[in-house]
Amino acid sequence: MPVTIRDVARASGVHISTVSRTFSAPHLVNPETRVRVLACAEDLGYRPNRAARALITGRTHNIGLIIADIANPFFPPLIKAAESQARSRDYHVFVADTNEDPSAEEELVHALAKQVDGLLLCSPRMSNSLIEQLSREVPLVVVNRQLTGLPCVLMDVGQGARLAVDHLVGLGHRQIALLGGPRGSWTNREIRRSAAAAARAGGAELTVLGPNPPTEHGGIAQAEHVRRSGVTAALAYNDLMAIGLIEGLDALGVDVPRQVSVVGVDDITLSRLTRPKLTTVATPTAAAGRTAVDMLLQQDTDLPRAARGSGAGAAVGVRRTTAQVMLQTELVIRDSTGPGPHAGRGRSGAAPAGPGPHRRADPGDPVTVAGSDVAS
Amino acid sequence: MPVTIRDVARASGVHISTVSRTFSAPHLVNPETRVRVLACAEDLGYRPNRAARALITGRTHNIGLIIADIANPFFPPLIKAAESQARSRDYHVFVADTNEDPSAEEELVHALAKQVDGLLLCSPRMSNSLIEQLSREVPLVVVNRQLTGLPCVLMDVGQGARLAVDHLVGLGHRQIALLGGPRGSWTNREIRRSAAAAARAGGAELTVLGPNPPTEHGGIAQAEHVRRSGVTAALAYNDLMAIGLIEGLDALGVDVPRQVSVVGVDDITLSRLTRPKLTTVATPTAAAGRTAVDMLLQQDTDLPRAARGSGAGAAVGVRRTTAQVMLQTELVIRDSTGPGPHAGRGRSGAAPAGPGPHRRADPGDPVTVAGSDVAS
DNA sequence: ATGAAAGCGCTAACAA
DNA sequence: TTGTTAGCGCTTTCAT
Repeated sequence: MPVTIRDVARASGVHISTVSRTFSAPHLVNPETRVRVLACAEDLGYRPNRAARALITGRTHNIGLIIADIANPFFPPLIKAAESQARSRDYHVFVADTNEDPSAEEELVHALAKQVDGLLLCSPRMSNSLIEQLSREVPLVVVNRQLTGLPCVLMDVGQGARLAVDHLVGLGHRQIALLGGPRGSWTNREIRRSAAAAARAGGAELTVLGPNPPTEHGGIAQAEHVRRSGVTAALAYNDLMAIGLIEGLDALGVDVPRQVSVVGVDDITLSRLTRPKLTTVATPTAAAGRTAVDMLLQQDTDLPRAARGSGAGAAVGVRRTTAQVMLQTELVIRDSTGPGPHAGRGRSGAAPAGPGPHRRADPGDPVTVAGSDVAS
Repeated sequence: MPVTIRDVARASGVHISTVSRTFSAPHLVNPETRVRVLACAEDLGYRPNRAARALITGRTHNIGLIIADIANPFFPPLIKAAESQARSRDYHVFVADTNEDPSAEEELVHALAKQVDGLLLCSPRMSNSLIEQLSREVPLVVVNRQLTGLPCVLMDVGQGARLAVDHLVGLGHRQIALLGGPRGSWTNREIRRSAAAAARAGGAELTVLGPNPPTEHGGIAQAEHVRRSGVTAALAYNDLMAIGLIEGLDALGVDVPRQVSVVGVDDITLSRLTRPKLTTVATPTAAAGRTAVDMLLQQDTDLPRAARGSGAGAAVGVRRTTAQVMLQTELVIRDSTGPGPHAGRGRSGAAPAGPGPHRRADPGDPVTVAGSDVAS
């Protein structure tokens, strides 16, 4: 039988409430009593039952991570960081994989809601309105999506796309393709907008191809189009797609970077290992995981004790944290980009090969941003 | 305020126990009452509080996954499969990352023990005796480690290593290196034993290099040794190491597979994407995750209701499931292996290039094995 | 500083 | 078939 608070009380000759206090409010108990109780607890191997505790405090000390696809290499570092951060604050984390399915996502959120103090929605696929509705049931932090009035952790892929396009223009490319990601992705929209602006500013033409599935196959499938379109460079929605594109071009006999330069987004581990090594926009996924957990727990701490049980946020007059954090990205220049037809002219934006002087943005240096709405 | 069983009772004009029964023993309640209760529950958005339920039933309907390193690409497919399988049985899963640290592992197991009905230990790093002790506190299933009397899910990497060595011998290699994995890894020991036997049988000499960290760097670091040792082929503990080795050899001007053939183990997604594509022993990680969850929940179901609370297994006379499941592996031949100096002689064990007739072992076809002890 | 008592939301005998 | 009652392990007033 598992040892309960009562066993400890009996062993140390005090009332169970004293034992309880020893753990949840140590300063309220006589130091001598405390050590005695602690000793007995240690002895018996007592661990408070969190379910029982949750029942009365309304705090489970659990959080939930809703992930679009664990097998997508973008997510594991985020999960790892989030889990580690949560644990350091004595929280445990449920991980749930939605398989990129919006309705599975909704179901999961509901199933978990009662068991957690808050949820991290990572690259959610459901509609904004559903998310807003959910946020009334359970504290939420959204990663990679911007919603008015909700705490979000965003990666500045817009900035990244700008750096990427500048890099390509500097190398002498004037015809650039953009391989778009999934419809309705906030990240995708940001990339497109910034890439377009940067291309315009640099006197280059941007051809948007897509939307595409955010996978290797999405990239392979576009290789033929890329070749025919006559572009000399391409920016892909993510690394997986970029790697697929390189593969596809290779199969068509098109050399990367000699004939076409390719840039990805994410800097997944994989990107250092392919041949050629991928030039890419590094997104601070670990920092995002940590930050998101911090924001969630902050929210949790802020809530008045009265508003207990899940769905606490619904209580009248409760101040919500709605900070939106924008994490910086950086361009990592490797071997998949090279000189284009207009090389040597204009200002030398072309970085030298190798791990050149790429923009170094400290991932631990978030920029808080006033939240403004963006549809979907 | 969250809606409780009492709200539903009030709304449908029955006692709370009837509502309770409607959910946990529907057959005991009048169909008409049932639909009414269900309707009210639906209306109010009622969801049973699992913590409260757990408190009395002793079943949390949660399981825990203890993972050595989520960022290691070997694990995500396993996690994904396990989570999906668990959910289909209405279980939620805690994921905890130990960072390959045995003591973190122990701490985590204890922290989680009270909150789960069972734990999956994936490639555990702690000692056998500790695991055995733990298994008395909480139902356990161990993946990638064999212990007497404990349910284990094993991948037959021994068979895989044999296939790999046979393949190399068939290609005409007679001097083969084995890049060992971490000390104390069951997988490592199996690979070494089988590879040695297969080499002996094939008239080849096997040189063991290591132990090495199971990472890309582990492989890079051995490149120089491999070159100097004069072998013409190498089998690595895992794909990451194999990829690192290829990288390292490349840096030394040694061509793979022309001068040295390389084989990995695991068949992580990455391995299809490197150049050259990696020949490797595919381990059925998803099947392992599914199977392990099944075994755990089976155990859970078997336990008599009397033995409630966690640590149920400790009750006297409780029959434990101790089946050990061995999952088949297969050799996937890609581009990192080619003819060796003795090619053309002997029987043509050399498979043709391409996705040839490699051994097809159905991952859904486990072989149950009588458990026999293996230290560490 | 400690004890007594109530009760979190739910299930499980037992009665009716 | 339904209601009554007790209580899972814990925290938290309220007394003392």
